[in-house]
Amino acid sequence: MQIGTKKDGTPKRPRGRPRAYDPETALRRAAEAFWKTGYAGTSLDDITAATGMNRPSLSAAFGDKHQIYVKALSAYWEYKFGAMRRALEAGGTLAETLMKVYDTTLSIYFAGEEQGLGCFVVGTAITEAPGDVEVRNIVAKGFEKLDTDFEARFKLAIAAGELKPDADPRALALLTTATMHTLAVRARSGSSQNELRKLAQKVVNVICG
Amino acid sequence: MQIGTKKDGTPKRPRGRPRAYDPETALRRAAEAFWKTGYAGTSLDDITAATGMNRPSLSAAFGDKHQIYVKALSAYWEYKFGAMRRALEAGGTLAETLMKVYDTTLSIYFAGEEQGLGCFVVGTAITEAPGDVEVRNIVAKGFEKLDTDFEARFKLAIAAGELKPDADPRALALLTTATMHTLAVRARSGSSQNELRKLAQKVVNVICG
DNA sequence: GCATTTTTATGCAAATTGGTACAAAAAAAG
DNA sequence: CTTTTTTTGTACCAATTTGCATAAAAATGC
Repeated sequence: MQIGTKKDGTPKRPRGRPRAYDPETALRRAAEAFWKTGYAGTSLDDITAATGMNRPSLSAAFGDKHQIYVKALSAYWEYKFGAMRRALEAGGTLAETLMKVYDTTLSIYFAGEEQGLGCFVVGTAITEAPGDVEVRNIVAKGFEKLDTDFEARFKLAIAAGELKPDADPRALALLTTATMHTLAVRARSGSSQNELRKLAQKVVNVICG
Repeated sequence: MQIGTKKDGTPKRPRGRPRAYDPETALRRAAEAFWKTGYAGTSLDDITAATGMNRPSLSAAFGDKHQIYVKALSAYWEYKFGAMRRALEAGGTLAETLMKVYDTTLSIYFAGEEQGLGCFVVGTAITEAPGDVEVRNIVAKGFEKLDTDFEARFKLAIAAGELKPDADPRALALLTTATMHTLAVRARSGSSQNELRKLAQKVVNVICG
């Protein structure tokens, strides 16, 4: 049931002054700010500018800076997981599926901009991870999930005869995430989306070739 | 000729008060501080604490915060390039050489510590890259060099019959740097050195298998 | 011993940062 | 219309940050 509606569907406003912002949009804008300049490099002033919210509203909605960041990080993972799941479930040969995975990834890492920002996790959370247990655990859990999901796809490929029976699905999954990591890192250091798509194609050729 | 010595080798002090620090050591300590907490997350106070130098000495020796960072970044690349060159020139089969490359890499990414800090570039420069042209260019140049050096080794392997003649040396080089990137990212997010060594071994098996 | 040169050490000033207090505003409830 | 509830907006505070000014310290040259 949607929040803000009665059982009969009548929209029901809560009691006080209505919010001037949409929480989801605001969190996305905050994430974009972090994405550009990292956790430590983004001030609350930057976030108020990005979201249009003032400081106390931000605090009431998402907590302090660290909590805002953790929420943005978690939301990014969910978004990324969803995109990867759709790419993996779209069907097609192994090579087609892998390219779908990488194209989807690149569309996130570039997001229409000329200067890509890469992966939110690799570009911002990795820097904080050693000194921030919470962030580190969220990051590690996410990598594990991606590894496992890719491994499952490679196992399917082996069962379907798309790969040799003695292929190591875990090894190929780790190579797939490794490629995503290099795409993330290279996008942020100035490589073009086109160049990185060719890189991904080369990797797919090695894995499926 | 070494600075601070006369032609005849007699150590000759310059005129004023002698330095209380060794520039190389100080820069290494500053780099270690950045390595832990990133560029934006490291204050000049942190750096004075890490180096034992006071603010004006730091400024006189290396310039402002950004210049200190760029010097640390460049020094890291030189160090890394040297380590990779030695690993590549140590001889042995392709598989042995690749494992030497990864073991050398991991010894840098962990540096004796339990919690690895990964690669200085991936862990700190990547966050700054989109908003810092100078850093971005240094990072990109370094990646290019590593790609090229690995590619040369794979070409040798093909010529020596260690790989099939139709293998794509560029693709394998990109996979090798991709693996280094994933090692860097995973080290920083809590994976153990042992776990990552196994990952590297799996990659070597795929590449050489 | 004394002047000169270079580095060190203390301290400070302007700006930034993260977080919060408080009153005004905007809505529903009675 | 008044009360109650919730959010907004302004302002502020304490702490931190960066960079620099100035004087003391430590060496050499004469």
